[in-house]
Amino acid sequence: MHFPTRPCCIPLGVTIYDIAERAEVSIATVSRVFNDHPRVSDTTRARVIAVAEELGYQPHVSAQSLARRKTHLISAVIPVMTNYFFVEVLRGLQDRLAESEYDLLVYTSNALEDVDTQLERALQRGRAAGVLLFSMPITEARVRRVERSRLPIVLVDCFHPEFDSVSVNNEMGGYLATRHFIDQERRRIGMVMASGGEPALERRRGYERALQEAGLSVNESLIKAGIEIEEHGYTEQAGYDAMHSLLQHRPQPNAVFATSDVQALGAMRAIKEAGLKMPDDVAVIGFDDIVVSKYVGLSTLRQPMREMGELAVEKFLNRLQHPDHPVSHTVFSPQLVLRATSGPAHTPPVISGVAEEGSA
Amino acid sequence: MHFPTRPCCIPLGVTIYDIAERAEVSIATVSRVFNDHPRVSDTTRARVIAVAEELGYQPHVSAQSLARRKTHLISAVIPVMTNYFFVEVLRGLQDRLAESEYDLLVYTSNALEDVDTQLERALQRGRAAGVLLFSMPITEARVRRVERSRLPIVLVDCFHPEFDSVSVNNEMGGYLATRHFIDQERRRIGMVMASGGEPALERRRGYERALQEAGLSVNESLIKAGIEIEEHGYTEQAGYDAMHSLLQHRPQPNAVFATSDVQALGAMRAIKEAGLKMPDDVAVIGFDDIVVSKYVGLSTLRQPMREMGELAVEKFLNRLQHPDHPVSHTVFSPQLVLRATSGPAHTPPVISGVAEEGSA
DNA sequence: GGTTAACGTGTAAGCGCTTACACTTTCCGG
DNA sequence: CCGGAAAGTGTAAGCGCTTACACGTTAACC
Repeated sequence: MHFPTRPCCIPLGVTIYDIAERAEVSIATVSRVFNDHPRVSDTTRARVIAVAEELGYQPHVSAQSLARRKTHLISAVIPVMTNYFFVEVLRGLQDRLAESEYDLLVYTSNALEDVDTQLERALQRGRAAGVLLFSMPITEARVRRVERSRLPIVLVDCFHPEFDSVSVNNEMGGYLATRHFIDQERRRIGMVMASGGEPALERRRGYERALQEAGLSVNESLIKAGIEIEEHGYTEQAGYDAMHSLLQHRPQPNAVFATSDVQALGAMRAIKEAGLKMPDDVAVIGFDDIVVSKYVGLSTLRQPMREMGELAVEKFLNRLQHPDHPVSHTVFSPQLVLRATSGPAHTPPVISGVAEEGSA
Repeated sequence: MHFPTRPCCIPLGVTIYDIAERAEVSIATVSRVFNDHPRVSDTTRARVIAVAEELGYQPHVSAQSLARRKTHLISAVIPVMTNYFFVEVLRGLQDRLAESEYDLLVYTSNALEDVDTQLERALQRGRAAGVLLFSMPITEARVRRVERSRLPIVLVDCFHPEFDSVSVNNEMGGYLATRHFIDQERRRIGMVMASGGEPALERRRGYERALQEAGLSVNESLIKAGIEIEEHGYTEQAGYDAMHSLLQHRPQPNAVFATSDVQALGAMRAIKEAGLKMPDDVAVIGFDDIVVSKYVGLSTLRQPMREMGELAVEKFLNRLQHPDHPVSHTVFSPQLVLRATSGPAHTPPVISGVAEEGSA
């Protein structure tokens, strides 16, 4: 038999050539052993494995990717990881991913305009086996870009008919929040809007539906967005600004639904500064159920973030298996979590009023 | 001239062969164009680029990795991404990474025992150009494993003399917190400890140094760790448990330093439940400055998380350039942030006492 | 005992790219 | 007008792995 000679010069890592030589077999056989190919005799297999262990062999993933024409990477494109939302979803992703053979590439951008740059990187040819897109307006340009890559795509917290998606029923969230206010006999219900994005608009539609259903008219001047544009208005400051201007309105609103908890936090600050009491003077409900919310007693709509992450991976893996299955959309229902800011029936915040007691 | 023939069968993506053919040059020339090789005539270069654009060519990253013997990936191994800490550091990483050509692979584990599994994946041969290890005890076994990979390593929030690292001065944090209590004339200072990990021990050493410096004795029964072991004791419940048992002590402590904000939050819950007032009856200082802390008025030690992330990448890139430079350790000083829970001199919490006012 | 089939293994041609080396032109200075 | 350097390009040998195909061997059957 002719022994394979290692082609390279510097042995930067053990290769199948090294193993082949030591085990006195061909590289094909070594490869077969590691690919669980059935046609390898038990003795050979054992010998190869022993040598591999001895030499501390590890397959070279790039070479494998190239030869097999597939990678074991999956990219997640996340615009503005401000939100606790993403961390939770990420945990869900990892939980499911850990069981699979896929590793996670994370592409975050702090400014919205970088999203497409990151998307571009995520879609590099030969890089990932699929892409998860988070909370991102799916423009036509992006659809085209993504389709050109021919990779499986899963949308999380956003929607497009052509792609698998998992999201939350935003309209329902807006409806539930507003409906709750109405049930409390509140009639002057305002809204702190984000400045952009489909989810915010959907939440607003739910808000409007609840009003109309109750025979209340939608008052445009009770719907305010902060000026902050950088992060689509999902910031504490934007919430503060919006609430501040909302409080100028007469008659003053006695309830306000914010498109996110972060904004709601800002709104709460504005309300406090105005010397008003929550929830008596004005009740607040946010969206997301970030960690802070529990501690400050903010009522909100909780999204099953972790589950969303797991399901996203699940859908991706399914898509790999069945490229031709019809596209599926899963919509989770948000859950209304009532705490201190939303009126009489509430659960007390875990930690409350430190300052009042402390500095009193 | 002999035209290169495309070796493959199904053209799943445009390759340099396609471009070479259309532009009537060899694949070597095409490659040179994309590698900014100087010895290509301007006309040829222009023609190749035009064709590439027309065909929508994108280099295949796996093939590049293999041929160049280097990847543009860097892994981050993060045990238990509970903490807001990681999110912030991650943003720092991304900020710096975005300017570089490196992409980020994230390996998280929810349970501590999975860390080594994740480490193993992060170190796969040919996968990443380097690894960032977060808040992880650097055992001898890990050192060996990591050295075997011959990859540049940067430690974040942990330490080992042999590797570049960026961390925070934990001892100093413990000292500053305790010293602050002492300056307030508090004498019965307890500590809510995490159940494991070097950082926690360092923070404790600072606590002890401050006590000794003030002529106070270290009382073991004033140092308590919750029983929770799963996440090294960095949980709200562990903090609650520890504080609960601390409050049984007589004389009752009138100040407590917690090894993390999450634990401090639990401690605050225990204090409230015991009907005690903060900071009058008992003052609290945590560690980390997570987002919640600002909102509940928790005094704490802030770590410059974002900066740590950026610096970690910086060190990694430097190490790539200069593999033989001496190892460098950067230790940031934590900053004492005084809020409501730590006594008279405090900044009021942003939002306070919703429940007290609302449900009163 | 001869024909098949199954089995075990090796050879070699890829995957898509980089790059050392060689070759041909062109351009100078002497 | 010639020799040599510089410029521009092509050829081919990798990177480390997979896998189709081919080639013995041995087992199995009538």
